[in-house]
Amino acid sequence: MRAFCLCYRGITISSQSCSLEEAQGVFNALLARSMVAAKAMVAAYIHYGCLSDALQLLIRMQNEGRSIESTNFIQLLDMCRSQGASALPEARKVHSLIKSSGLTRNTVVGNSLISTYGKCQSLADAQQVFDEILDKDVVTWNAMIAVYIENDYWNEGVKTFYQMQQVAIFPNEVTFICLLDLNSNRTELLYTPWFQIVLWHSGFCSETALATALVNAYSKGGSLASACNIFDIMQDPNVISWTTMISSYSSFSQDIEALQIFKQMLQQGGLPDTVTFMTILNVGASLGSILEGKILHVYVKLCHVEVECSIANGLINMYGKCGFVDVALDIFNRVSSCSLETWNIMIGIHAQHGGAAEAHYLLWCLRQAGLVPDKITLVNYLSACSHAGYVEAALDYVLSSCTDTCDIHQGAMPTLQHYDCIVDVLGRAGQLDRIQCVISTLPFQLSGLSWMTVLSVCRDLLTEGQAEFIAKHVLELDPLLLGFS
DNA sequence: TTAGGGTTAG
Repeated sequence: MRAFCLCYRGITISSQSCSLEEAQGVFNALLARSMVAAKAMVAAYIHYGCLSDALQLLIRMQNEGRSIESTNFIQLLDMCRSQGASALPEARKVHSLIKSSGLTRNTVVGNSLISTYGKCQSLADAQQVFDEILDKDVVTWNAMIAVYIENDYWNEGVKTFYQMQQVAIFPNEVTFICLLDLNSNRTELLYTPWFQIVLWHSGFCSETALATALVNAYSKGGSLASACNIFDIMQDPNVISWTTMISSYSSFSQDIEALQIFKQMLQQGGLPDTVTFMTILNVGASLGSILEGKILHVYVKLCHVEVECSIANGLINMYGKCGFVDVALDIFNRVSSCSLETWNIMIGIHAQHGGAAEAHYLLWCLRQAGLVPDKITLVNYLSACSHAGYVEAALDYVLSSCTDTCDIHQGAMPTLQHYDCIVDVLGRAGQLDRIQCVISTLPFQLSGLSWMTVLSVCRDLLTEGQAEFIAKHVLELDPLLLGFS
């Protein structure tokens, strides 16, 4: 990330030595804000990820008749891209600024815009920018192919691939990587003879990035053997290739093999990064073996990887799954900045080990920390209640989620899955009447699975008529659950 | 300065 630097009365403030507030203070104190100061302030906003502030300042600069460099636009588009679909309004504002600056037909800026609109899931906007670029290069075409493939418009992606060749733009390694970003159900391309021939004869397959993308595509497409074949002939696997292979084995539930690949990577001098550790810690959690778990923890320490939130989450989850709740809690308590994910993992661990009181306390702490529970918090908490028979607590929580207007539950309105938990809680407590009451007030139709839950948890309490009534519902909604097809 | 390969709770 580019550093920023503001100079005021001989004092130099840079991103390494001051906070955003200090930089803002200096900037606001300047009587005549030079172009250099304004650019430094924009850089500061970008450095701290303040997209809307950076955008506002650029709009002001443009209104004052100052020219804005294309690099500023590209930096802002980068930020929009990383925020995904929620940043579409900001992306459009940046686009509007680009138009006012007369850079609409600039190939480099346009390429970045296409990609940004793709990440924001607005294909129409991406297509419009693509159409307006007069001098389309291979990056322009690759960006458009990626937009289609990422958004699951597979046919349009392949059609664009053909069109680029018709206008004599030749595909490069990135073109094939974009095409390989397949949905796991869309493996036709992988096994199409022409695609295989083009790949192997283009010479691109010797490129590590493309070979890695192939390993991933084969694995996601269901062929671990093909993924292994490609990996085995790779000349120079890098950290991403190793991690892809570990993840491939893990996705086929071959955790021992995944662990062996990790060891092989270390033996060959490969240096794991944060993503590798996140992947291998999940493998450790699946294995549920504390011995392997502790060894992995030692590797984390030996590799001096900063125990940031994502690694801590992996460690907490792994120790929890291995049954070492105290160790998980100890790591949880030492994480300096917990994300909601961290809280959810810890609440989930308590739920798995019958710690309903602990889950209840953590939920309280989570709110005290100013966080808003989401649907996963809700499921984990209800699961904890279910295991411990906390009927009233579970019902209170779900009912208050429905009626609460003070935003504390914002974003976590109960879904069918949560009602499944409630049915489970009441069923385990033998409270059939209350199940019927909950079902009658549901804002949506109960799924076959939910009815099946009722049937299984209340098996001993149901009259013959009630059981028949429920079975009829299951048969209508999901006959497979009853073994019919 | 632009496109692109690996991870993410239940």
